[in-house]
Amino acid sequence: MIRKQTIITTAIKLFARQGFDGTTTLQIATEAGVTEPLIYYHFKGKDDLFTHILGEVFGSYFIRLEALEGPTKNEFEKIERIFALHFQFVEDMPDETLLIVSACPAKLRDPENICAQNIARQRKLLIGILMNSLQTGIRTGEFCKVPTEATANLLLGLINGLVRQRSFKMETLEEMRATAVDFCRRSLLATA
Amino acid sequence: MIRKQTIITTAIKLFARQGFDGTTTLQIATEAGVTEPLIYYHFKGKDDLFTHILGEVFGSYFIRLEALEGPTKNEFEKIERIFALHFQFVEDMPDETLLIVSACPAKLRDPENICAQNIARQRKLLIGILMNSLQTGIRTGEFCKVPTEATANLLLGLINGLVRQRSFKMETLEEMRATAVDFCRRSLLATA
Amino acid sequence: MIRKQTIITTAIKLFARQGFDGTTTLQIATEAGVTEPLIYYHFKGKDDLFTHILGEVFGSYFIRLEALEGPTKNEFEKIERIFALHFQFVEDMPDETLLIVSACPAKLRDPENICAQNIARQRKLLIGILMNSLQTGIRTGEFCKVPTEATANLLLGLINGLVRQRSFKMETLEEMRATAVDFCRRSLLATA
Amino acid sequence: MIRKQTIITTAIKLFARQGFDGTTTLQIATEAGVTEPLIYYHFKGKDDLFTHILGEVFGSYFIRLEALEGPTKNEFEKIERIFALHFQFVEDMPDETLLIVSACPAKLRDPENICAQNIARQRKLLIGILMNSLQTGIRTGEFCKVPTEATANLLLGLINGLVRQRSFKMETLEEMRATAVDFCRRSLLATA
DNA sequence: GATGAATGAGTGTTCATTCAT
DNA sequence: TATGAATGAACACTCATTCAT
Repeated sequence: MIRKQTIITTAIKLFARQGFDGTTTLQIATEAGVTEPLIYYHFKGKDDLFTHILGEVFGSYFIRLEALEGPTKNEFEKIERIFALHFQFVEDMPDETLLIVSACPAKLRDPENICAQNIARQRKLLIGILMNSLQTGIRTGEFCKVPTEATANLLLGLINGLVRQRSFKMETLEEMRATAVDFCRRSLLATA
Repeated sequence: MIRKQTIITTAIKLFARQGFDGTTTLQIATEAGVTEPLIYYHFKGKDDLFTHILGEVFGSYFIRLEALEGPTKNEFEKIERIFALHFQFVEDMPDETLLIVSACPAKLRDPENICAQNIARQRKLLIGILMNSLQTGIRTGEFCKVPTEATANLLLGLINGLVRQRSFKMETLEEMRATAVDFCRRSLLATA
Repeated sequence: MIRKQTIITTAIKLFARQGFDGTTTLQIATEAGVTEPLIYYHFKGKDDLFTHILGEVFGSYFIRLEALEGPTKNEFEKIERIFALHFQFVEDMPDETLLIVSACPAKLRDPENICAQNIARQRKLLIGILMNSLQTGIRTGEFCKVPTEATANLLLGLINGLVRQRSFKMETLEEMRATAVDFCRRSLLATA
Repeated sequence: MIRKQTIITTAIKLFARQGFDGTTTLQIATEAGVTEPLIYYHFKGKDDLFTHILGEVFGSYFIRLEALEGPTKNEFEKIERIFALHFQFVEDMPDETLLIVSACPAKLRDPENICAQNIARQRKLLIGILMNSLQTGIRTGEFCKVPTEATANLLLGLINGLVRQRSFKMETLEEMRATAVDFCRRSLLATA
């Protein structure tokens, strides 16, 4: 049972760095110190292994995302929290993050597939939270008047872009996070 | 000779949508309406085809980047131009863009390789321009005091994130561009 | 112990319908509601399971065959009894019958093997009985003059052919049996 | 192109002797003196190779069957011709015959499949011819009154049984054929 | 008796690539 | 230029079998 976890961990690392198609089951097995058939004992196949991993990763991601709810003293704090969450996620699990921000392999991209659904759900959830915050903030006068949908997309793009940079080579995360939050604050806040 | 171009065009589309490892030479040949050996007549192999494509794409990308130089009435206009350039690039060649913002296939990731070098060069160039602008702008009082390197990275991340969103599904580019530029303007400009 | 029998019964069904090579131990185990290693607890391996089954089936077959001996009012009745026996066998155990009339899997076809030996013994026994009957019948004037060996082979072929048809889809066995017996009677009997 | 035929010939031999599941593509390739991928260059896969072969074999079989039509001086001659045809087929192509009288591999047994369809067609055709002959013969008084359907099935079973025996080990075919025809003649003819 | 975990040896299949023409 | 035929190497996956428990 401990070896199943080793397979998963190894697969995450390899899928993240080489992509699904660039990773072979033999490579996963060898690097995990097991034999290939063991992968097939625990999973139906390479696709299933990938799907399982993406499910787990998105699972812990969504848990964090839901834990975000709760009262804040203003709307910007909500946005700040989303930044914090993603930077924390990259720091905690850099390889897993890459899987989340990467596209599914072509063969798993059909909308019926759970992988594609997870990715769609993530996007929808984030856009929902962001738009909600922006609308409320604009109404209360906390934010200056910005186009909500486009700005929500922009913030999402910014998060993805940063997270992606981060996954490749680890720099000083904290400075990056602070800079990004300040950047957005100056841009959004209506300084009377 | 026209068929060589067909091979290239087809390969760009497939590499962009399915990745390097997820695309087979047979698929490229079939979709291009030629036979596989013809690919090997025009290119040394699959790697060479990919390298050639990335070279071409980065070529036209760098041409645009160099065309950016020239006097501007202020520093923010330089930044604005960079946004415009990338949004235009996505619009003109959506598939090519994906190749630029995507990671190289694992096997071509070694720093000696021209693919990795192109990507590194792109990053260095953009960061260079951005940092230069930011420093000048801060010195002249056009921009408020921001950490230059982190902000340059942030802007690069934002551009990559947006461009990546754009490549997946085409929305109203113009609104997105305007929103992004305004967002950055508010954030950077020192409105005394 | 009851589970050993379940394994056997399931294996008979699957071997009969899919052949030895087309049946996996996992399939047998699953369909029998046990786990694979249990098969290996009760049998040395897949070959042994098959051999065991063929032994059992031929066992009960040979018992019936031996029970055939005994006085009859004429020679044709002996032949009639052989038909009856085989039709009864199909009716009682359709799957087992298929195993008997089918060829051994390639790997068990070597003449030293008990499977091949059983099949050879069956053939020899039946041919023996049939030739004996034919010779006696011809001598006594009950049968018309037919080449005994060829006719014995013919009758054996007929039986095998019918039994094989029967195993695939169950039709009205009784009519078939009667028709076959009448057919042979008309052909063999010397009607003065 | 000559090697494609070698593959086919080798595959026929091996499929006939070891069954579909008992034969590996590697074995076919090795025995045919080619490499495995060549099989996949000429055929979509193992299934396709088998299907192709069965199609070809049934093709030449059906051609002979259709060539059977034509005037005969009586109905029994028609039946005699069917016997002759099958004995000739075994003699000409013993391996191919085994494929025809054997059941499809389990995976190709679904009624939509062309293999299963060929086998069903063969059976239907033969039963059709035989029943037709029997009915006509009975009406004209050539044959004694036998149940037509059951007798047609019986004759089919006899043919299959003999052909099957023949494919395994070659004995004196001619004697067998003559014996079978005589056997049936005595049984069917109404000797007033 | 019974099983979960594990594997060596293969199985069908695909891939990038080559070569004679 | 272009291709039909061919292949070495690898790939995802399965199989019969084992072993510690």
